[in-house]
Amino acid sequence: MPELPEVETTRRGIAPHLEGQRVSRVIVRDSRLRWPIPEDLDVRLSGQRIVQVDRRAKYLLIQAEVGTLISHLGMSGNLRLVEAGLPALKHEHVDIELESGLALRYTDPRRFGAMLWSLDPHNHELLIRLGPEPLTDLFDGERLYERSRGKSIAVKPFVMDNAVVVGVGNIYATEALFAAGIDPRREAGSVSRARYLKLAIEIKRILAYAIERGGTTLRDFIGGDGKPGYFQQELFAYGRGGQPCKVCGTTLREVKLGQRASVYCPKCQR
DNA sequence: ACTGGCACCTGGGCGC
DNA sequence: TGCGCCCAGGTGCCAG
Repeated sequence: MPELPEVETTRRGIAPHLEGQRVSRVIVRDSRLRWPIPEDLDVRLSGQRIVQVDRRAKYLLIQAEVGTLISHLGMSGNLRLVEAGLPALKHEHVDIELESGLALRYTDPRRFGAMLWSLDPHNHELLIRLGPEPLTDLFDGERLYERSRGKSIAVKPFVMDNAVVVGVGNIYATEALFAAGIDPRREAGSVSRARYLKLAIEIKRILAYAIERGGTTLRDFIGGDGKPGYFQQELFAYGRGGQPCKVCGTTLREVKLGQRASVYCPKCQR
């Protein structure tokens, strides 16, 4: 479930339970994620106080006094707080036990996620080349316009490129392009400045809304799951191929772009 | 430098 | 009920 709003919702949910807490031990039941979890993670982290929980793109940065745990939820990952010692089910790969008696539990059936250790996370090779955060002033339509000139790639995979802007996954790219009235198949280099200004505004609006929704559905992160920022009935295009457009009634079409399903309205999006 | 395609892995849903 | 197939919210890496 993790697109950027879900990762940010996770961050907000777990941070109050982690910040200021000391780690008592780390239990790794299965280290086979996208990259192996470092064997010495327990040694590195145990005994340290957690200073802060940050996010960069879809990476969660759990900063200790010395060093930072970099975690990515992949396609199926989840972080939540449980009572320390709670028996682990299948796919519950890691527990980070705290002196409070709670444990941060990492679950990931597909194991596309990551849990890495770094002394300098922002210069880590996975983070160093990332584009700007979508909800900051470093990202705007002007950037999309400039970065797209001369590009033949379709506009949808273009806005999903982490070097252009981070945090725009398949759901939110689909929805933002619908809201901006841009055909996702259009060449990135052929989209006008004015339309990119609109697209950037819609990306910001939709991501901010989804985070807000995540925040409102989030009561307590203990024992629960991360709630999606979006509800099915709020989606205009994503997952609605073959169904009528909510704006004009035209049947929505589905194509593959960059190996990912892309739904659009042939009348509303040009 | 770009672009498209593949890979990683498990589970759920569908048609037969 | 079982089996095979296709699909899935991400993203690093490869070849052309």
